[in-house]
Amino acid sequence: MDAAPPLRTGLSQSRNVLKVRTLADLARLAGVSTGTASRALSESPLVNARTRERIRTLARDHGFQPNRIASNLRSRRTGTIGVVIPLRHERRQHISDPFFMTLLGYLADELTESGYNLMLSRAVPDDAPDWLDRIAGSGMVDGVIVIGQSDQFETIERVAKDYPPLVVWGSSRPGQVHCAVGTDNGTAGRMAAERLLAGGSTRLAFLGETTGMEIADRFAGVRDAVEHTEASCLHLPCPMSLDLMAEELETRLIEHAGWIDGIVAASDLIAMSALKVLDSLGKNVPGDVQIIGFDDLQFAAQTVPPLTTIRQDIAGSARAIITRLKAAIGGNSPDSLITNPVLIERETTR
Amino acid sequence: MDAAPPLRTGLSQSRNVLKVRTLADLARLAGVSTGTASRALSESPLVNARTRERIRTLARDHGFQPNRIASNLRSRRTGTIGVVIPLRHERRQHISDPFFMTLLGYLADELTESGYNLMLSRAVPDDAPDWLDRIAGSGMVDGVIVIGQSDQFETIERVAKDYPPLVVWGSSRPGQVHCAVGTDNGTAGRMAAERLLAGGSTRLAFLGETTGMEIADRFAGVRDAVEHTEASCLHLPCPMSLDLMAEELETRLIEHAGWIDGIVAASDLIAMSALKVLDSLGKNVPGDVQIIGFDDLQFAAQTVPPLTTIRQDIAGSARAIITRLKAAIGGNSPDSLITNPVLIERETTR
DNA sequence: CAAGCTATTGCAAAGGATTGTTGCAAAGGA
DNA sequence: TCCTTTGCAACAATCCTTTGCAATAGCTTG
Repeated sequence: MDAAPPLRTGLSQSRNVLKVRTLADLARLAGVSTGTASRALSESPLVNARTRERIRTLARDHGFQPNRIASNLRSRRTGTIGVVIPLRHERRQHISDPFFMTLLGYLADELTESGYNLMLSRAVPDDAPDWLDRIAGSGMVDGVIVIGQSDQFETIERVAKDYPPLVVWGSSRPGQVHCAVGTDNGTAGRMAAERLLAGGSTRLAFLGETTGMEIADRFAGVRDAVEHTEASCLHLPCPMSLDLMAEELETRLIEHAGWIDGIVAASDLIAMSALKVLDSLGKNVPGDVQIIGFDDLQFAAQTVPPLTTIRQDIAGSARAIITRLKAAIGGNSPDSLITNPVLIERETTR
Repeated sequence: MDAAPPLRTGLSQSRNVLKVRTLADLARLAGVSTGTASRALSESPLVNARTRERIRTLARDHGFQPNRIASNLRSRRTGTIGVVIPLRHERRQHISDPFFMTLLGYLADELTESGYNLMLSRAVPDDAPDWLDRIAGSGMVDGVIVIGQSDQFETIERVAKDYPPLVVWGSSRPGQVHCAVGTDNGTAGRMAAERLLAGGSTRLAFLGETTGMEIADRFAGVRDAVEHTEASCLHLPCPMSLDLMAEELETRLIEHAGWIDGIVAASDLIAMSALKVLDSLGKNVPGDVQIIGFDDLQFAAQTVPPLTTIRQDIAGSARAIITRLKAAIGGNSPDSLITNPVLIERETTR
């Protein structure tokens, strides 16, 4: 009689620890239904505390985790936020820009704290005009953050019209549909220029490419400040990405170095490069030329001499973005935010 | 008889463009089954070319995209790679370290080109010992990349044992299970120290925290090089993250500045800060003190003076990581890769 | 003209979890 | 004692695609 154990037992107990792959396995093991197991794992008060603990212990012991994909499908929530950086193709840019990376870091921190995952996408709008639709409509994310409008304002507006959970790092235009968080770049540019003028510079140069809205606004601010003075301002376009920037900047700067006595750089990185070129030309900073950078990234305080710059509150902006995104996911329509830039005085101005 | 059209027609055509949300909607519209619609959208040769085009046009016109979550569930592939950065809690570190960010940028580029999404996670092992199990076992990713072993070698080994699609940026130990791609940090440290010795320095300092394996290896290399010479080497621990590093570094460096005549920094960022502190102390670089950095990040060429540093081939490593990960996903067991560091001579050595 | 192919398409079963509804007991109240 | 609450679980219906297999139709060939 005890020679042959029942077949079922033989199978299911053939290994002491049999692999628990699905909720159904776990439920069977615990002698409950999958529904109960599911609720137990999600701390639902609908299941008895003792049952719940028993199931959770079982899950832990077997290293079971419910399949998140199936969970996402059923609950129609993914707990994931998409972060997209639109890049320009012709420049073969990649996403290593330190400002973006810093912002991304803070976003990742904030999202993690809120229990969200972060799906990073690098979009090249020139190659795929539907770059944003693709990520918004995929069902893979609960919301989308776009870092930098670049020249994609129209696309973003179009998508935002019927995809609410979308927040953008960048400029706001009156009447725009999408929610944006960004610095008042016009004012920022003006502040920088005015500081240079105050320090006695009259022959300014703006270093940076004005294709994206943000930088264009900064440049406009600079022109504004110079407008009714006897000073003048030169525009030296140069890419944001360091590997391309370095030599282009060097060439252009050397060409105009005799004339320039004040520089507004579109980013701290550009300012840092300018600092180095001027040093190699034997120019004294801030004696011969003043420089103001942009962003106040961490390394701005570590250059020689330490960089005067216009600070954007990156950490605060990241928080603001997440707050707004959560509101939007919750069905609200958050307002855009325009933060005030702050001039950080260090030693490249006099 | 023709007075009342069939109810069905009345409903389904009540709006000319009715929203196509699911494959079933699309199929109904096209008059085919969902299976066929699915195959049409995925370019299956099993469906007639004309039918396929008709369905695809319909999908395009209605802005339809198949739900990726459902697709993932059914096909058991997500097309997503998880990238995890283990952080140390006590330091309240965040992921803005420029080396990580640069590597992340390249990984994002490579993954995008391969049609993968990138899910970024910031893990704090001190808070959650199952940080890696959680992401590997969630079913949300087809593979995992860990950036930096930190002090989590054991955990990584444990998970790698039954989760093959895992590649790590970091050191390799003989006999380890997991596939790692990284620089030969020992040799790198030795190279740096030898260069300083060759330049006439004898009182070296190593700047950086040696908690993580990678940095510890570099330091070991430095000690190695110094071992049989009359030179000696001091260890000044300082955090990697710039906001914490700056003042700690300043304090320690000022304290020992009289003695030190050569510095190996654990990162370019540390080297840059050291450069600034030494400048403020009136020390000449490389005259009084030589400095060698680590990584050769882009900004290393833009410091004043430009930084001599040990290059790690970040772009190449990113490619190597992805290649290996794809191999692992394909069922192979890729070998680890140890790349050779290269000394980049600039102007902080003599 | 029947039989056999081939090219398409439809059918229906996964894939694994969530959740509204229903059912059953035990407990409490009249 | 009977009826109403409560508390706990089970049931079964989704969520939306993918995909193996069956079925059909149209052609070719003997």
